[in-house]
Amino acid sequence: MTEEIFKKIAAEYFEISPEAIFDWSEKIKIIEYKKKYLLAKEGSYIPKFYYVIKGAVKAYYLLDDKKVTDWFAFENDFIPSTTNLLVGQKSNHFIELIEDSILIELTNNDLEELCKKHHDFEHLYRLILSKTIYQLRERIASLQFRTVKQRYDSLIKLHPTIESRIPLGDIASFLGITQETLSRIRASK
Amino acid sequence: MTEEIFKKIAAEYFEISPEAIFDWSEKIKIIEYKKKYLLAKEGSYIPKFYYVIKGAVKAYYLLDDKKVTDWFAFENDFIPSTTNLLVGQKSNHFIELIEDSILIELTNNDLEELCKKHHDFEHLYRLILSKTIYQLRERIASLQFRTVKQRYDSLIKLHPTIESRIPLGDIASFLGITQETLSRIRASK
DNA sequence: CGTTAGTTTGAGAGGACTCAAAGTCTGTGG
DNA sequence: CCACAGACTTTGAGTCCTCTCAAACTAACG
Repeated sequence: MTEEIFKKIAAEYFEISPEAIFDWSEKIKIIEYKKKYLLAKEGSYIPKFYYVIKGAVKAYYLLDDKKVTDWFAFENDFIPSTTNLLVGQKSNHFIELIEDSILIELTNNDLEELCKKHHDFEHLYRLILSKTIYQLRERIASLQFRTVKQRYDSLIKLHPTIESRIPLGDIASFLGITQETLSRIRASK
Repeated sequence: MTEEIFKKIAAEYFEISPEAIFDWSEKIKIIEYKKKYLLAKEGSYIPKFYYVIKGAVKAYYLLDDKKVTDWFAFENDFIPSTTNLLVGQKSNHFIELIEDSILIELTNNDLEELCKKHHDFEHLYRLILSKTIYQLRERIASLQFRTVKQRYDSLIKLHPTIESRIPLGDIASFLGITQETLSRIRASK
């Protein structure tokens, strides 16, 4: 099973050496949890890095007791660490499964060690971060000056299955609006 | 002069080997331009990576004939490439000097080569990207659910000199609001 | 000292928010 | 397999904030 995943990652980003793959395989854990399981909680924290094999995941944090959803991940997506590791800060994020899911888990320590040991692994990771940056920029563009309708449409275009898989409240939060507003947008189509 | 800059970067991120520094020095160009100079234009494009030694810079793109400001850079900031190089896309960004500035310029090709040749250089670059991700996330959090006033205050806190250095219209655009609104926010303090 | 770029102020319209209540769906235990 | 409880979604009414368009004011620069 991991065979296939490494191939997918290689095809999308970059093909790393067999040695790096070997060491990587040693470090990862394949984990499987049910819907609503919390992969990570605010505060208590050993930073980890995830890759979604199957399922759907959201990351959120609390702002004035409201959950603000920050990131979705589906099949073949990474869930980047939510902390600024440079300043050794704790994460304020929760990571919750929205569907029963299978994931690859790698601790940040192991990730750093793999980067240190294998130049090509660090290269791969750098490419993954570049893609993340691109996605975040798109998201900023969307929040900065698009209408709510435009934001919603482009989210659907990017993740066509999102409407049926993710609760409306979470989607609304992700788009930076209330769920009532999103419900009305949907109705007005 | 470059001596000092390498030291600064090493102190903030990671210290790379003398060999990597040597090769890096070979590739960079120190450039100096006056206010309003366009470092990059939409469309026509050889991707480059900049570091600000002195001055102030903004990046923006056009949306319905309006300039949307996306990124500011001041002393010791990087200006990350605005394209998704993974998909070989062209940039839609303009990069313009707001003050007379001195910058370090490195082409993306050279950057990639340096990464390939020196593992420690790629590591450094990866750390720079991690920091960028952190900044972008902060920005998303700000746009997603903070009030305009909160967004403005935290921007001032992050860049105390911004009020005097950057035109109000550009700051407003960066915050995702109109300049009239920002002017009123300022007045209401 | 005139021209242009940048900022402020005003009035009115429209969109998203809040609070409240009523539907609808889904999963679990009887 | 049904019924109930809890989670999720829709609808309504009123308020507030930000937008647009317009015009006046101020600062910066040659």
